[in-house]
Amino acid sequence: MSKSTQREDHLKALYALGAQEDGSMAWVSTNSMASHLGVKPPSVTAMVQVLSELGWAEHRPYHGARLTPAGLKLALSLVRKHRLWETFLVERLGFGWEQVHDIAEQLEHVDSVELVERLDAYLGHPQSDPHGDPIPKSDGTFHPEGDVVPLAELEPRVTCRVKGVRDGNDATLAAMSDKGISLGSVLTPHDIGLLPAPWLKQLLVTTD
Amino acid sequence: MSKSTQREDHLKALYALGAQEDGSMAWVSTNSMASHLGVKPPSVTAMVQVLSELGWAEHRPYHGARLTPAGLKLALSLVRKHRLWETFLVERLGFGWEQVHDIAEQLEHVDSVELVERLDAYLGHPQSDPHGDPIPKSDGTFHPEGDVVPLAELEPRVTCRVKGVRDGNDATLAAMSDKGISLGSVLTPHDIGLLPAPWLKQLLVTTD
DNA sequence: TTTCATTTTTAGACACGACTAAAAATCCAA
DNA sequence: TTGGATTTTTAGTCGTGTCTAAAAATGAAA
Repeated sequence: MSKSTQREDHLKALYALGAQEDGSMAWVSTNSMASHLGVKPPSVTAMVQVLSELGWAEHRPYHGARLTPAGLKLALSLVRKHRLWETFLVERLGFGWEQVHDIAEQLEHVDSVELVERLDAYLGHPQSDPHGDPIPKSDGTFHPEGDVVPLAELEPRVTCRVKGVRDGNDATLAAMSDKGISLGSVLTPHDIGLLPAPWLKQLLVTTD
Repeated sequence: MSKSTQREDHLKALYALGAQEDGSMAWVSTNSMASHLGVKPPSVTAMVQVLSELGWAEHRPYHGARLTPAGLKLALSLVRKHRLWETFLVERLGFGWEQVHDIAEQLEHVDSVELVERLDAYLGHPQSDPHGDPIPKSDGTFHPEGDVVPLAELEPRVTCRVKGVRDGNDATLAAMSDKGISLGSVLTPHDIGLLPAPWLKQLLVTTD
């Protein structure tokens, strides 16, 4: 039950490094967790053993650690809180997206279910955060993927996220990459105005 | 520099128990701090010695502790954060005033000067929190006292508006809430006649 | 299969902040 | 002024979470 900040940070690392496309959890090495968290490997071993005793992770010595379903649920609630706070900081307080991570890192450890639910409602139940990452619902599931459409078909002045490129040759892809556009990139209305016209038909985006 | 939650809590206790009407700080006993914070006296002694080494408090053994000017400045910034967050929780997220203390207690430890300043601006630079307590400005001074007065000091037979509650415990706040009294409630002379006598001193009101 | 580099865990120590029990200082009443 | 009750501090321990150094397990190459 008790969820000190460090325990929570290790849960989040386990999620960040082990989450698979299909929603399952992969084994995560002690070393990768240590470098992700900025601590030494023995510290990770110790903490993973604690999480294991709490039933939030399984630990196979010398092989790695993996979230249990219970641990996954906790990790997702942390991700939810983090992304809701980031959304608040950007949309309501006017922070730039690059500024908000560290602050959200602190806010996400505030413990109040009602606070999270009220914040979610206050923000209009957003489906993704300012980086374009999806916000888990309170039950731990994600909103269904939105429709993927060519950028050209979007209403004007909305923010979207790149899901793919149609008919892209190497040169085009390199040029896009050069402008910082890649899979998952978030495009603001301002960004979109700066794009070469042909790309509008090629870039496949979603607004969720 | 490093300001762990516990150090911050002891600073706040030193302020809460030692602040004088004229803005100076009184000596605070180890025992009163301990009961205020819910820890044992030896823990307070140890922490006060740390604060003393950091230059935030002075400690006269067997006599008590007192905030230094530097410690007072830190304590006021904590009070500022606490009251701004309480205002946010009530005015924006729709919490009841009796619900917000514990959450604000956590939020006040988030460390970001820019966050506080943006929150202050977002809330319209409020001068007092939902309990009617004044919010220190970022330089540690207070807004000049407005026309908010205890209900008991009002001339008879006027209508007024509730601005806050002084010294309200959870039970009192809940009871008020139960009678339909909340921030912004308008009280007519008829309403006032029906109130329990102790509330007259607690309810902070304005007539404009 | 054996050896050696790499990864991970164990062992032991330390900082922080809480606690209990005991000693020291203070205060008040006789 | 002195003695006892009260308050406060010191001494010593414990839990959490970090670290370094050393031991153990793994895995890949000879």
